[in-house]
Amino acid sequence: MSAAREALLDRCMAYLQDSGFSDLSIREIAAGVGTSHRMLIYHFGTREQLLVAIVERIEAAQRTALADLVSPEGDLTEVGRQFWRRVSDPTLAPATRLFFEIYSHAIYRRPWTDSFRATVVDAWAEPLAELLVQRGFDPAEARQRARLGLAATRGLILDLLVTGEREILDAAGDLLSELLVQPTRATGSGAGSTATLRAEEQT
Amino acid sequence: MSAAREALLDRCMAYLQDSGFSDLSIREIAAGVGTSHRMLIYHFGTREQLLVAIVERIEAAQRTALADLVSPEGDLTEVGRQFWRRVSDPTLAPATRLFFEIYSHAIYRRPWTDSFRATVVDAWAEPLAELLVQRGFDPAEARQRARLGLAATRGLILDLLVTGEREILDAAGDLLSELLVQPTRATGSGAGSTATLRAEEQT
DNA sequence: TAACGTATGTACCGAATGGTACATACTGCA
DNA sequence: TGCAGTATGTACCATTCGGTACATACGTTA
Repeated sequence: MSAAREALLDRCMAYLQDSGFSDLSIREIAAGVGTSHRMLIYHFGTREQLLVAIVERIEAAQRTALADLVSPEGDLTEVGRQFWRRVSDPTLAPATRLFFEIYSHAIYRRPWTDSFRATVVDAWAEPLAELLVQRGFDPAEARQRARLGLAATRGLILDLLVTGEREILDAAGDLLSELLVQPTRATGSGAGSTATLRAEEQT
Repeated sequence: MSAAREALLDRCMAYLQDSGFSDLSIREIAAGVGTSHRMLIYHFGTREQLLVAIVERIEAAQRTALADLVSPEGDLTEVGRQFWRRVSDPTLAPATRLFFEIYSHAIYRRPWTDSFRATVVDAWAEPLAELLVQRGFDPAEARQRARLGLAATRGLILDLLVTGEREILDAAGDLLSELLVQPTRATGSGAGSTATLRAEEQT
């Protein structure tokens, strides 16, 4: 709403990306962004409502990040590689830390994470699945692969955040991009394998 | 050390697995496990040292869980499927929530997560990589695939914890097991592709 | 019995918490 | 000019925080 509120929220985001929010009181946050806890209460009402505002920001940021990434051109493996490079960019790390901190509260189903939980998987998996369908995958298998690709990417980022071992994780990210578009061995699931064969024919 | 302390820690673990610990004071934890905050301080010294004890427990639990899982028999894809079934078992979910809550603090490098950070990836990735080497993978590529498999599994569990969509995630887990042992297309990396071919010959 | 280490309860401490009351600026609009 | 809405500072509130002091049980062991 208010421009002052938005500016204040901007500063809070920047500050919290360095320190997290779980252990910080509104007074500490206020001090960190150069205002008084009185102002945070004034603009957001409650500590929890401040968290809600932050969650909405992160959610919106994720959505625009996703919109940027949907570039359906080029080889599918190369699209995957670019996807990894973009989401693992070091400049995104602070925001990503915040993302996973919120995630850790979402798995306990804290009420202020409701909107986060509603979109954290679907908002990414569905466009990804649609991209795979456009490239010839069977819809059911496309959903599986999108879900796996998303989960794997997030797991790799989690690894990167804690170990910082960029080199092997870049290699693992590239490997993921290659494996994810490969057909499975024809072990039963006929629909799946014909779908991946269709995918192979294209490209 | 003390048996009373261990029993108290047991009760704390059980209680925290339902509620998390980030938002709880030692007084609330004490009330939750039927003692006084005075006793928690007595046995653990400090709130932070209580967290350290919890982290050590989770770490030890992970280690024994891993030891249980190293069953180098059978088809590699099938080993992967069993791996997923075991780590995604619903009865493990509370402990896994706690694991990811600690993880979210570890990415901010909180001091009491030191031992967690030191082992959270390597303790799993290295045995996994060794298993792949035994099955004929080139050591360098085995490390990549182990790292990817671990990250993907954790990403899938994170998805499962927040969406609860067991069916598609089981499918995605099986898909991961199949893709992870497939050779990559021969696109440059000669060492890698020969290694995976060696792996294919075996089984 | 006496002494001692482990365990536990009661009561307290100063500091910090989230939130509120109230006064007061500054702004544009009537 | 005066009034209304937004914004901000100061001061305060009851509550809770992590941690401590001190007394006191309960075995064991000497």
